[in-house]
Amino acid sequence: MGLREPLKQIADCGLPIALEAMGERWSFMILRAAFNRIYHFEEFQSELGIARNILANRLSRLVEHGILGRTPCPEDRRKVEYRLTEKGMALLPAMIALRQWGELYGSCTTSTPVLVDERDNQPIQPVTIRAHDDRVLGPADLCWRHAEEVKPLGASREAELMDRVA
Amino acid sequence: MGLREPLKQIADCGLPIALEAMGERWSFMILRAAFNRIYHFEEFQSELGIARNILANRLSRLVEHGILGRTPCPEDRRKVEYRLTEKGMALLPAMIALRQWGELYGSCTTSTPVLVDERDNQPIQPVTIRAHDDRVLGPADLCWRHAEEVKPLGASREAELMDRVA
DNA sequence: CAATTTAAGTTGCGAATCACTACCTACATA
DNA sequence: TATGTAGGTAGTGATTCGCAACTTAAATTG
Repeated sequence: MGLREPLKQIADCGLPIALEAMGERWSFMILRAAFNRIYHFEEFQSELGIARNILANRLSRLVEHGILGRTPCPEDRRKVEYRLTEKGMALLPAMIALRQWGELYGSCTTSTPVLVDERDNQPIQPVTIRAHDDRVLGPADLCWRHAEEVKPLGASREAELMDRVA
Repeated sequence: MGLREPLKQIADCGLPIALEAMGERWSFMILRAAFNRIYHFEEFQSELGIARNILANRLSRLVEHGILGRTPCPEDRRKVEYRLTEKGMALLPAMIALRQWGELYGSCTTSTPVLVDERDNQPIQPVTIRAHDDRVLGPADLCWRHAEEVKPLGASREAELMDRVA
C-alpha cells in the first residue's frame, strides 16, 4: 500500500501547522541566522539584507509562535535579544534536511564549509527517515496506520534485533 | 565554539536554494499530496482547495525545478500526470521533519493516523541529526569546518556510510 | 550638558503576488 | 451531436513585499 494518508484530514497533519509558523518568506533564513548566533535586529538585517519592516514582522511572528524569545538587553537598553527557544531549536533537523537537499541538488560547486560533529570533526550524515530499529526508510517503506493498529513492541523485539544483525 | 557558519557566504548555503524551489506558498502541500499519490491537476485542486491559477503556477515551477515530472496520459489524452522525481522524493526527510515538528508543537490533540514502517508496523523515529557513528546530535554538537580540516576516516567506515545513504 | 550615533522599530507607497471567478480548448463519453 | 471532463488561462480586487524615509529611546562623544 505504501505511503498514503487519509486526505481530507489535511488540517490534522502537522505540516500546515509547521508552514503556518515557518512558511513565510525569510522565516527559515532568520532561523538559520539565529542558529548562527545572530541575536539582534540590526545583525539580522545586515546579514540577510532583508527590509526592516519585513524583518520586524517576521521576528514578531516567530516570537508569537514561540520559536524565538525576545528579551531586552539589561546592559544596553536600546538592544533586544532574539534567541531560539527549545521549540525553535527543534527545527534544526528540518532545516538541515532542507539545506542538505539544496546542496545536493542545487548547483553548489563548492560546499566548502561543511557541518561536522564537533566531537570528532567528521561530517554529519544526511538526514534520513529511520525505523524504530534504525533502518533507513524510503518513501516506499512508509504507510499510515491508526494508533490502534500499531502493535506494541514486545517479545518480537528480539526477533527484529536478530533481523537487523543478519 | 559550536554551530557557527561563515556568514556573508549565505548564497553558497543550500538553504536558499531549497527555499527558492520549495519556499513559496502551497509548494510543500503539493509535495505532500504528491507523496500521497495525488497525480492530477483536478485532484490537487480539490484536495488542497487551492486556486487553479496558483496551482498551475506551482506545478509548473515544481516541474521546472525537477521536483515533479509532467507526462500526458496516453490512455486519456486530456489528462496529465504529475509525479515525483528522485529529486522530489529526496525532500521526504525535510517534509517529515517539518510535520513532526508541527505535530509535536502544534496543538494537534489527535495524531490519529501515524506514519509507520510498513515492514513491522512500528512508528518511525523522530528525524534527527546524526554523527557518522549514528550518535544523535543537537545544535550544541555542531560546528563548521572547511573540507581540508576534516580528517578522513578508515575505509571501512566510509563504506558503511555510503551503504546507509543508499 | 548638548550633539551625535546607535538600536529597534514604524509609516507610506508602488510593485509583485495571491486568490476568486469566469472563461477557454482539447478530448472523451453518452 | 450534445454534454461533460481535464487542464489550463484571463481579469480583477485584496494581500503582501520591498524600498526608503522617518521616529523614539537610549547610549556615547565632545
